[in-house]
Amino acid sequence: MVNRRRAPRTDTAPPFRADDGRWQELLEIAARIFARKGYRSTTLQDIADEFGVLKGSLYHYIRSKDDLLFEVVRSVFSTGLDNLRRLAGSEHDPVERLRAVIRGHVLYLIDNLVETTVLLHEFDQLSDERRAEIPIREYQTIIAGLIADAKADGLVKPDVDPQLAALAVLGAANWVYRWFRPGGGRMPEEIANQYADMLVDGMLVRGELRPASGLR
Amino acid sequence: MVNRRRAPRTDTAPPFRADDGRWQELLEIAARIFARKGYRSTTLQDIADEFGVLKGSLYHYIRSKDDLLFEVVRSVFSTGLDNLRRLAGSEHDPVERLRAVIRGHVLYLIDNLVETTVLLHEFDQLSDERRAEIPIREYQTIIAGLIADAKADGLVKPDVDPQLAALAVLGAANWVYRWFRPGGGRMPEEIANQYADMLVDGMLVRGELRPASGLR
Amino acid sequence: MVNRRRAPRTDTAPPFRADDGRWQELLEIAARIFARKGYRSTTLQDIADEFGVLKGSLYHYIRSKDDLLFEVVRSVFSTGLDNLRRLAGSEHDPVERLRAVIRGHVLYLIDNLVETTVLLHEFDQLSDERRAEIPIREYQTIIAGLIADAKADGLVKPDVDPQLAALAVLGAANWVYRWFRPGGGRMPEEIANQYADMLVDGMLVRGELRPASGLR
Amino acid sequence: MVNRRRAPRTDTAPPFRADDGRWQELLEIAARIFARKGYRSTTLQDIADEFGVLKGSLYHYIRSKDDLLFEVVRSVFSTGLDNLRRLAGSEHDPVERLRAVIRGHVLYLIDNLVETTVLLHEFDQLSDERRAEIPIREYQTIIAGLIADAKADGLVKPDVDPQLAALAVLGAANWVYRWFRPGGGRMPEEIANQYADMLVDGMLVRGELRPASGLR
DNA sequence: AATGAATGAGTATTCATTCAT
DNA sequence: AATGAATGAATACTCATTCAT
Repeated sequence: MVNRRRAPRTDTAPPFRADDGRWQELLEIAARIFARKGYRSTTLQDIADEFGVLKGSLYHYIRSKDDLLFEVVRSVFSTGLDNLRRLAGSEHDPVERLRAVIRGHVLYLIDNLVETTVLLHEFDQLSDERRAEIPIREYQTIIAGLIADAKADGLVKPDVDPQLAALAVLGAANWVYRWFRPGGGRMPEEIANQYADMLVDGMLVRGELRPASGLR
Repeated sequence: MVNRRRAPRTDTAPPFRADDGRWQELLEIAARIFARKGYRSTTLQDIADEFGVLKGSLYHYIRSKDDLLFEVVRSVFSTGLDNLRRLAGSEHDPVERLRAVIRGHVLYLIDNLVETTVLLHEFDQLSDERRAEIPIREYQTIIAGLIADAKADGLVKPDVDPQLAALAVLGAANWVYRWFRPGGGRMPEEIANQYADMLVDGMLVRGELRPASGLR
Repeated sequence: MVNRRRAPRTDTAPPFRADDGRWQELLEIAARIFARKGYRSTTLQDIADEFGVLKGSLYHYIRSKDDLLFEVVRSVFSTGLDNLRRLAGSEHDPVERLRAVIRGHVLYLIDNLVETTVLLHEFDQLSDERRAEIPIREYQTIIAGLIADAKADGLVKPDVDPQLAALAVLGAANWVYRWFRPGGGRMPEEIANQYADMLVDGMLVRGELRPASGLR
Repeated sequence: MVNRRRAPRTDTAPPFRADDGRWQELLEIAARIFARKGYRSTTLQDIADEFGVLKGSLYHYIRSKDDLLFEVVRSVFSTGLDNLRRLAGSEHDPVERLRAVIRGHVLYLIDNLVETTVLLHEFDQLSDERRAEIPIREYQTIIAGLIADAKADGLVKPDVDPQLAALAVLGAANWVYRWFRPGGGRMPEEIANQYADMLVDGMLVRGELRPASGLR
């Protein structure tokens, strides 16, 4: 799961954040309801009810509703980006790196389904200032970079545009939040592997096709 | 663009639809604002402003805000589905059919970017009853069917799960609404072709790889 | 009474202001309650109750609570300033002009007691932008100008600083809103005349004292 | 500055006033913010921030927000009234007494600008009970008494109403809180002297005009 | 003395919807 | 078809006050 950071991040924030456990709990509740109903359709009353306080009391933890969205989004984004960067630097073979990245991205998304749903579906609802704080294009940049590397090695079809291919990869992977439900009979590993194979194989030159074997 | 059908769609409708041109205009305005701000963040005031009437006057055209969303979604969905079905029945070769479907789906999405954005992003905001009226799973069913056909012909890798592959295809294609902007320098044909090639090639057995030639 | 202007004055104001009578009524009610309880202590509920609508309905007439304060203040200020300017240009003798101005200012204040109370007591509660729209220093400038004129004619004691004397005059006159109550037994004319005589005589050189006679 | 008295003033007080220095500090902070923003626009949070505690902790010093206002007002009022009474009993000549009182009142006001601002501007915000504890009319009574004395001696114009003249004097003097700012280039003595001369001379019969000499 | 969490009543504001004209 | 006034329920947010620790 997402290893969330310390809570306070704004200058004139509510005094302290002594009880970090409670803050984490609030974030989780907010994320869950945002994911289920959408940010705009979620009321602070919804959140307060589940948190077990009166709605006004939420302002001990937040300064605005937008705060909650931002914090959920920022947290899952930055951990996810760290994850992606780590994977993108792991393997030696660029194609394997790409596979690892896609697999890892899908697994992270499923592992943090609630938060990634909020990130992917409600990103536009952030205020302009806060949206600007989140370098959302990084995902695309990293993946396109890997594809370009593999292309430079002659492993990727020459007519593949790395940016476009990266968008296809991200689209396929990110879309998972729209249909995956835990307990729905589909194993995360299965999804991650099939997606990685299909998307990577789709851009490779034929001779470079790895035996699509069963070892995974 | 979507060739929208007749307007009335419910039995207990008010004395609507006298001026069908105005109704179409209203739908287009609503779709545009829904796409830009999100359904929940759009007020009837926003729509009325652009439509050039007072917000109360909108109720000569609709019975509820939900009406507008439903009508936009239903319209773009059903035309899109017709489109997909036509494409899925066109070619003789199942692999070519699949390619044609992906290409056609991407082109339709870009051609109707505003409306598909609303469909894809705001579908969950529909009331349960109205959501049930839209067989959203059909897209997946059709595409999975084509993949299964190709797999039956031995053209698709045996470890490919058609449903999962269909979800990957749909994800990649649908995601386009998140990043495509007209005038952004990317040609719809280019996107459609690259997506079709990459996604189809990714699931084929190696020998079946068609030369990624230039006839498109 | 204050001859208030047309209501709409902001770009994105509520649609129209067809029923101007109702708008005037709202302004009067708001002024009355602001005068009685203070701006900050007045709730829109208070105003709505007296206006006979639900509080949300007030937003057909205003865009914010601040709007109401501004409109009351702007209106009574600008009419009052017109009045002062007219008086300051009426008489030929600078000393008589000054007397007329003081008398007229006091009478205007009493005549528009509710609105001037709001102006004088709640001016600081306006937002910075709106406060800047009201040239509140004009009163002082005009009166100091008259005093300087009279001083130039040798009618005013040489050690009188016109700005300071103007502030004394304004203070005495403005303070009336703090104690005057209609029906309190004091006639507006009596107050206006006594104030004018006392304040003007206090700054004149002795020989210039007009017979403080009884014709007023 | 105001030499404030002992803190406890009500019988049913909480275990207050242990640290009288802190209490004085709190009063000064509260007065300053009340003067700047107005009582109603000041939050306990504002005060707590400047006092350096959490807002809940203020209740170790006060029983209610109203307490703070009352204490500031009561303190500056009673010291000011003592001051006025002393001045009103000092000189032998009633006219000189009046001059001394006006001068002294203006100087006291400027010397205690923050507190007098709160007294003069926020008096009405006190609860009815607490307002009743402050004999605010005393100022007027004392000054009107002095004027009546001088009038009885034939020094004041016969058509001067002592009460009305007292209100004019108080208005001019009290209004100083609305415009005086320390460092604004105006000396307190200058203001006090000019006000005293102007206001007193304005009510005297002509022959009684004292040479506006320099001994002050 | 002070904290920090919570209360509860309120406060301006929003907005889909209604309806008489 | 459209207006404009109003509704009513909700909505984010505020703030004086309480209280266990």
